[in-house]
Amino acid sequence: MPEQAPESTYDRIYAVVRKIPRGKVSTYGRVAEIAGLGRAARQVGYAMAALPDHTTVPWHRVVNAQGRISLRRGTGGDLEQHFRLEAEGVVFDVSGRISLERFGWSGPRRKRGTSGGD
DNA sequence: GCAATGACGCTCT
DNA sequence: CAGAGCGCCATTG
Repeated sequence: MPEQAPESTYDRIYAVVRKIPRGKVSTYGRVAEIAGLGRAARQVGYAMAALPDHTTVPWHRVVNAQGRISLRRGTGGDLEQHFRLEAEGVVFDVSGRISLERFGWSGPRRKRGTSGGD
């Protein structure tokens, strides 16, 4: 299944987010790095905010480097993300944080390959 | 083309 | 481990 060539930076970010395996989460900075943006972690979040409600992109698998949801309150999006992640098997800390050591996805790692990983 | 904004990251305290 | 400050880069007006 040939992946559609990203026309803009946003599409590039979405492409990376779609690569995140279910039950795992990634950070904005990591996604930005994989997308080729480097340290433009802000643009990743900006792109997420531009996502429509009917999007197929698993934006809820993207959290900040602290393993916490950065969504602003009032939108209810943070609650939605939290609920979705738990449905995928992700466990939250008592402080509402995720153990990136266990659920953190570092992207296409060359190590341990061949088994397909996901 | 310039100025302002933003679902962030890293470092120091 | 938690909080505050500075830096980062792409999109929008």
